[in-house]
Amino acid sequence: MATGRNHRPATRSRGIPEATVARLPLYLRALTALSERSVPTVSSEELAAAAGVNSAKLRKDFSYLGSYGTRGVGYDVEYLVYQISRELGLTQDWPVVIVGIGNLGAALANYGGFASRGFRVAALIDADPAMAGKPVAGIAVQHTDELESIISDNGVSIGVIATPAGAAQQVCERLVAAGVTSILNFAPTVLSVPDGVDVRKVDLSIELQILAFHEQRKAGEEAEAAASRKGPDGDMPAVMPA
Amino acid sequence: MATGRNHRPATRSRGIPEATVARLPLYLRALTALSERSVPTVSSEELAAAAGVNSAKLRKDFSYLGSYGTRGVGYDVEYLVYQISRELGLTQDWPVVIVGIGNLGAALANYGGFASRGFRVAALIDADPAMAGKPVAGIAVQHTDELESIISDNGVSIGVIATPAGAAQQVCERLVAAGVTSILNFAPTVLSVPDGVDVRKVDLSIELQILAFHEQRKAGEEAEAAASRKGPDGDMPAVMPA
DNA sequence: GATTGTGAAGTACTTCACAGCT
DNA sequence: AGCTGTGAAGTACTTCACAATC
Repeated sequence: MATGRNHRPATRSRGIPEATVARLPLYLRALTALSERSVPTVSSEELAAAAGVNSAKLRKDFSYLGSYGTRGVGYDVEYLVYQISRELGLTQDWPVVIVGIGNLGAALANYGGFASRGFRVAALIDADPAMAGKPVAGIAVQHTDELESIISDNGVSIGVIATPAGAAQQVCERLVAAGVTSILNFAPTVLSVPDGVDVRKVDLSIELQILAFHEQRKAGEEAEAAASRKGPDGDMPAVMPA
Repeated sequence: MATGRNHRPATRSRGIPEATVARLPLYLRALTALSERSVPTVSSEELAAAAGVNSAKLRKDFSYLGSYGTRGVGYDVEYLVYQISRELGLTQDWPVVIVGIGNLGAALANYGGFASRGFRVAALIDADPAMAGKPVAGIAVQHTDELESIISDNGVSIGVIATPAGAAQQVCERLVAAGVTSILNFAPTVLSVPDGVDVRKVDLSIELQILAFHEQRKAGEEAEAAASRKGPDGDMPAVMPA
């Protein structure tokens, strides 16, 4: 996961489990692909395979949204696309600001899948005066001084932090003070935010460390397996040479 | 979570829960910061605050590693740094290849926190012949043709995919065939891999959609709260004007 | 007196398996 | 006959709360 949460664990969002919410975008992507191929209906089995989950989980997930399928048939692709989009709030437009236009910020600004799903890059913000005015992904970078006015003028509620770690908390506080209530943090820091503000984090280094853990374990298991091949307690009476 | 897993859920990794493994890097980062400030010991309460979790969870997490604390005192910072590093496999060197040197690939190559923790960028690989030989983050980009020889010559077991979605599955298959067994996928696609290969995914678009869901819900709750302010069942007998 | 380490209780999520609908 | 929707069972994770230890 590359993910940090910040939700009151008590009140579950309109009865939809967090784990289900996290999978809806996955289903939506798979459904969009089917829709583009003009596939009219899909079974839980097929859709689950496309999304990389098992079908019981998918059906349970959909059951939280309502009964949108037809027994014996499956799900109507277009209808599901609409229902999930609506549930995720993608039928409205979300202006987003990206703060910190280094390599990563530029990559995010250029990321296509951004615009496609209701998200619009309202502004790119950087602390370096030399960056101000420079176009990145067709948008002129603005200076951090403008942060507050950009947020309020554009009604921005989602901010992306792609600054160095040292600047992240301060940027976060300014975003929140200006009215941002959801933050996607790429800086390798724990952000502290007031109640009611959601933070999700994406952290390359953490993901690699988790992979390293499992990678190391694989090496260990191989060694173990090799060892147990020599002298296991198998279904044969093990007689050691005296 | 910008996170996808691929683990046999039955056999838990050396008894350490996956959720715990995912937090170890977080503790390690907090501990490293303390170490740099030459703080000798830290209590579960303090460390938990720095890592953004609660202290009971942290103690439980550490209990899976062993009894590394001292009652009445806390944890020795240096010792814990070492133990967690070892557990995560960071005491060894992990050569990593990054495939797809666009904006994002370049950002990853330049990411400092990379090298700091046992990870070494062994090669940058791109399919564009025009990129070949160009230096990015001080390393000459190599052509995809070289992928197999790079992997085997450097003993690479971790690969990072930062290609467009369309190329990801094919790149993934080549990486796996060449010997990579852990993949960090930034392309917005579900990768299918054989058993024994770990995939974690980082997906900007999914993270934003999850934020949008909660953002939308906040708007809904405000409306609800406003409505219930008008006529709730509070601790006062509500007498409506007739 | 302070703080860890951990059983036990509580909560969240997953999977099973089958009744119910088309 | 096929496929969904869902209670019930199973598993994983979190939190509590306190005995053990320094």
